[in-house]
Amino acid sequence: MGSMDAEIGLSAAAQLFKVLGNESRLWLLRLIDEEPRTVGALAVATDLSQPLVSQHLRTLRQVGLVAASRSGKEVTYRIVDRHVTHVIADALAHVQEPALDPGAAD
Amino acid sequence: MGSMDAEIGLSAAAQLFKVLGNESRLWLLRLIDEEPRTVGALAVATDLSQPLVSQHLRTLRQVGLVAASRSGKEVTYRIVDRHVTHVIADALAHVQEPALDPGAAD
DNA sequence: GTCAAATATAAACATATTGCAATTTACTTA
DNA sequence: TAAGTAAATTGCAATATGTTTATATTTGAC
Repeated sequence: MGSMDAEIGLSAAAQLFKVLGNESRLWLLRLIDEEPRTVGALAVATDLSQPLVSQHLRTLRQVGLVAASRSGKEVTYRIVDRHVTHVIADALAHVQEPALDPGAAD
Repeated sequence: MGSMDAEIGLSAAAQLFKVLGNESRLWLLRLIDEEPRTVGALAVATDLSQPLVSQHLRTLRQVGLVAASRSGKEVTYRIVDRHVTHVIADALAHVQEPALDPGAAD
């Protein structure tokens, strides 16, 4: 016990998880994590509409997961915080574990 | 890069994050993480209604985060996977970092 | 200045999630 | 068996979220 004993921050953590709780946004994060990409490139890679990609990127920006830099007409997004990338990798590792029998008593 | 390069599992990870993206559920998880607790105890501790606690616990069960054991009339919940507790602790650490300037262009 | 390209925003709509109230199920005891 | 307690389920209204469509902004080229 004691590995998640923060009194405050639950609300902020929930907000972060809410942002991460969307497959499209995770996909975008993964692509940006591979290398910084433009909005257009992300729309092509994910086959999502440009406005939808923009919306998701704004959401990701608002919680400080990515940051944008403009170069001419294009805006390139990059990962701000490697820490969160680690959180996601951790979660991916979790969901890929073999399922344990649910509800089993010890 | 490459710290979150799973092709599959994005959907499952998103589902996990969606479940974690709720303050009440995080609260319940934290309490259960301290020690296994009954539904009633959780309802009292969180001041959430019994049905609401039951609902959230079901959600947490469905993604394999907690497991239930019945002892007579009471049902006690416990954490199944310490790994996820670590994910949450990681996220809490993240949101408690000082905020960096968001979306700043170069 | 006009035009085209890249991105952002806004409005509208459909769907999902949340929380509450009422009911039901599961279990124990008398 | 009936009564009492703990937990789970169901139905419903309110809210939040995801997606599309249309429009606006920004920038570079002319």
